[in-house]
Amino acid sequence: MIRDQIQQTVANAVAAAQASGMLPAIDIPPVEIQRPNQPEHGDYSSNIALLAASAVKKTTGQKGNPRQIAQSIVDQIPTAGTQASRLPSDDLIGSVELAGPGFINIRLNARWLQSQVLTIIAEGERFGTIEKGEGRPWQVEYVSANPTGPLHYGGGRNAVLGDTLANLLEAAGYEVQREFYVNDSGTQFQLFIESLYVFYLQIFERDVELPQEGYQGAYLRDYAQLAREREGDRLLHMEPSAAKAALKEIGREIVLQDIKDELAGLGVTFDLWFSEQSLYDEGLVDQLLMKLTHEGEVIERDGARWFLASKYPGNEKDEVVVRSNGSPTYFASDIAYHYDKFVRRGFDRVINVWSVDHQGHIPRMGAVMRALDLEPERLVILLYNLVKLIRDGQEVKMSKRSGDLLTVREVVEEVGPDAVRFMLLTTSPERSIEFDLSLAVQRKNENRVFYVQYGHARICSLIQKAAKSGFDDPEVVPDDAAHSVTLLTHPAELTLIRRMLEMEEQVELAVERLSPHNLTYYAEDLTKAFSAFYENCQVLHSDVPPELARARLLLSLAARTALSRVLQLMGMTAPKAM
RNA sequence: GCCCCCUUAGCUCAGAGGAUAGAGCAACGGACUUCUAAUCCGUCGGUCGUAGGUUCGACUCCUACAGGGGGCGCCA
Repeated sequence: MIRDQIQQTVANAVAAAQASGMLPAIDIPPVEIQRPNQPEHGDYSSNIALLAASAVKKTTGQKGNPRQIAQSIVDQIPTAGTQASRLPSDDLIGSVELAGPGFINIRLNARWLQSQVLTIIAEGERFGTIEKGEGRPWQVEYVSANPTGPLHYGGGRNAVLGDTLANLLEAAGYEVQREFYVNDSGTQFQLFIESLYVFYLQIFERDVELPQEGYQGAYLRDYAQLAREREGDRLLHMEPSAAKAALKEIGREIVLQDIKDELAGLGVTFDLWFSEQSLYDEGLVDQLLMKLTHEGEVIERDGARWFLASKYPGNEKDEVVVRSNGSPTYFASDIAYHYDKFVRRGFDRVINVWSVDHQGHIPRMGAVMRALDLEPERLVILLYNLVKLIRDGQEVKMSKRSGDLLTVREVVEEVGPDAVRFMLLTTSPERSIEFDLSLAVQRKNENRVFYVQYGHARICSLIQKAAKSGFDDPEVVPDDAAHSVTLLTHPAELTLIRRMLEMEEQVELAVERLSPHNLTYYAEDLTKAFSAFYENCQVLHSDVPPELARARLLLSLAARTALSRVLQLMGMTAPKAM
């Protein structure tokens, strides 16, 4: 990564300054490289001289002069042209200057920037990927909504966050597995099956009552119909317990298919739908409870079995794993589930995407990790806040159509998948979202995703037009391209290249902070840089010399790559025309 | 009561120890016989909830308080 190279160069310069005696040979904090806010301050900057001055004061008692220190470091940084043996485009750093109280400002070499246009084109689909993960296996578990019906719109945020994060992790070089944990054992699922059974019987005009707290959404009628289409009246003639057992399989398939379709509408897919029930079926839950009992982590008290979470930091209470009536809690299977993830499947790290109402569960899972002898840092929780949908100034929770909770599907149908993804992604996860539906539908174009997509469509159109106006196939990079790109000297051209080259840093940032929303702002900035180029630098115009036009077409190709990649990372389409 | 998160422009939000706090929308003014105006340029707009503290330097870290949201079950 560019920033890493610069960091290394500055660090070397610090060492060289110390070796030459210009800088006292004391411990100096590690060099950090920032992106200055003001363009006048260069492409990158370092505050190392300010930090070094403090260090000097601390160790020697003498006040260090930050500007003097900065100068001694600046003197040791090689810039383009200092080494005669190299090509003008070889050197990353164009110039270095000392500024303000002691900042070291670094500007990239224009010749090098120009050469990067061809690098970006060559990288294509790989552009923006970094080596950070080194192929380590990471898992992202997200959505994992109860399989009892269509997804509530709030689940959309979970889906979008998890999916985008998984995309980013892949770009960062991790081997990513996307997983949906299916809670197909336990009370809620059981209630769902009982309810489905009732709706099924009602098709045959049997008069049966819904169980208490049973599900009664209109969708259950559809599910029951589907069950009937598949099974006919077979279940009608079975003992209720046998019928329900059969429905467990059938109902599971029906509801999961529904959820799958709904998520596919948002562009979200999973590698694995992991069954909670399977943990019981193969005896893993029992096995682990035994193991933990043996190790003194689980004890019996008041007729129930408890996990002694309070032994571990952050936990005040113990947790029931098996109720006094003998039935296990979800927490029991959660222990087994995470054991399976880390110990059996060997994920280096697991990221669970949870809504804030699960925050109380975080310390408990930390305790589980410790009890299982696993480093707690390997389980990371991405906690996100709730989504509030507003229509005409009022909060909407229910669907007008069905009377049920408003679903992801309905919101996607109303607003469109890309716009929904964008609006669920732009806000940082820990903040709640207030989203005005009426506004979104009324003024659809105000959604910034269309701005980015429009930029992409414009490039495609430009490239297509170039082919028709006598340029050789614009998709093919000509032999003399390396020379062509040196004609890209307009500030808008160089700014666009700079912006594109930020992509890797953006990927790293979003991964390190678990902040996929950063990407949406980068996408806008990138598009803005392209627009400025598009406005200021004509390509297919009689005034523009063919050689320059060719160079600008190359830049456009690179910009198309960058924009399409960023849209792809966000899980949105990159339209060729709008 | 205890714990966690949020509070930045009229609105919706970025910014996470650096230099003069940014964007979109809204409002106002300008640019279309276009390489796609779903665009671009400009103007207006801020004691970064309040009060202290740490630091050469704080929207950013610490403490207290206020307002908003969430969590504290043999629920999931």
